[in-house]
Amino acid sequence: MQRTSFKNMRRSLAQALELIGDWWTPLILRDVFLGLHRFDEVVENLGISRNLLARRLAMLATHKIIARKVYSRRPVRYEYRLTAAGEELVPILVALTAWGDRWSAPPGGAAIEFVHTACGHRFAPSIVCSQCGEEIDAATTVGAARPGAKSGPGVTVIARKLAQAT
Amino acid sequence: MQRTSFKNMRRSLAQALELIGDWWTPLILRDVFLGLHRFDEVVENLGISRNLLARRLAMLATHKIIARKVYSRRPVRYEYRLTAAGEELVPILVALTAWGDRWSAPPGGAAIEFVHTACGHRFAPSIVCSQCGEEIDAATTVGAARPGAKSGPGVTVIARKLAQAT
DNA sequence: CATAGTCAGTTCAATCATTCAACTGTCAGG
DNA sequence: CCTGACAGTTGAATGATTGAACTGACTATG
Repeated sequence: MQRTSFKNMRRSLAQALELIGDWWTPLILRDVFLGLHRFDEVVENLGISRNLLARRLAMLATHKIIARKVYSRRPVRYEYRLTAAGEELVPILVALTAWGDRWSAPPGGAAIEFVHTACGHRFAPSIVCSQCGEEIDAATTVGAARPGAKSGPGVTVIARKLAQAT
Repeated sequence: MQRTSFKNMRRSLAQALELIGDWWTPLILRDVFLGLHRFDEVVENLGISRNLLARRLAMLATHKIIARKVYSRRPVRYEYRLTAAGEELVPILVALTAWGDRWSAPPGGAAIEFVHTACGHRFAPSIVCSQCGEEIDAATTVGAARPGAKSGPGVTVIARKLAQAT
């Protein structure tokens, strides 16, 4: 990767995007979550080229977002499952899917619905504040530079902006 | 774009990823949300190349995720703001940021925190079921092919899988 | 035993996207 | 007149992605 590395920028969004910030990775994770655990199943379902899938799976495995397990010796065959980190990504993918539905639904609507088995209902995901439980949105949310954070290349511009606003 | 088009696959996640499924777009949206409304501010903050930013902004504008507004004639100058669709993406970006923090926090922790001004607290985003209000996770969530949906190229494999499970 | 098929990849050429740096054009202020 | 801000555009070099063919270890069928 020749892309600008964000390793020293101490920005969590960029960190997340280094792992799942491309076209295929979220789709792969969704497929694994939905029950497609084998290489060829994912290839067939997504139409991704095999070399790219191999690379993505290797990358996701080294970052422990998915786990690679032997399900057969003779011949050696692997299957893929979500780890804890991968599973915590699922609600986000669900939310993204809902957003895609809402703002660019294809004719006929979504192909997949999500069911919350805990309560038995089909549901829409909503993202709430852990403190008060209310939905968060752009109007009631403010980003702020963390007090302790050293200002890297990127933090400066935002910090300056926020200083002006004060 | 020579990428496999998902236009006919009636999948909402793929739809969403066509719009924000790349490296820079989420970062651009975050910057616009955080108060960086001008071209050069974003360039400086992200280190993105100018031609790419121009293309991304044009694309986001045509899909009405951001709006391009004239803030000065003579010379003509534009600024960028989130539309309703863009603002509904913000909670998802916040959730992604939190995930990045949790699973691959850079040394020193996050550079940015989010504050919910409605209740005044710093918060962690949590994604809950719209029906019962409980947090959703991979264990209690099931994806299902929508009854009415025509099976496109991709739906088949998952549908087959789910049929086996029944 | 031979043949076909499954599975999880690897290899490679062609094509596409991204980076980096330099450039354009309009205007304001000194 | 000169400098600088601003919002881009242009183009060569580099990198990533696609698509198709191939490998290698096995299993199931006739």
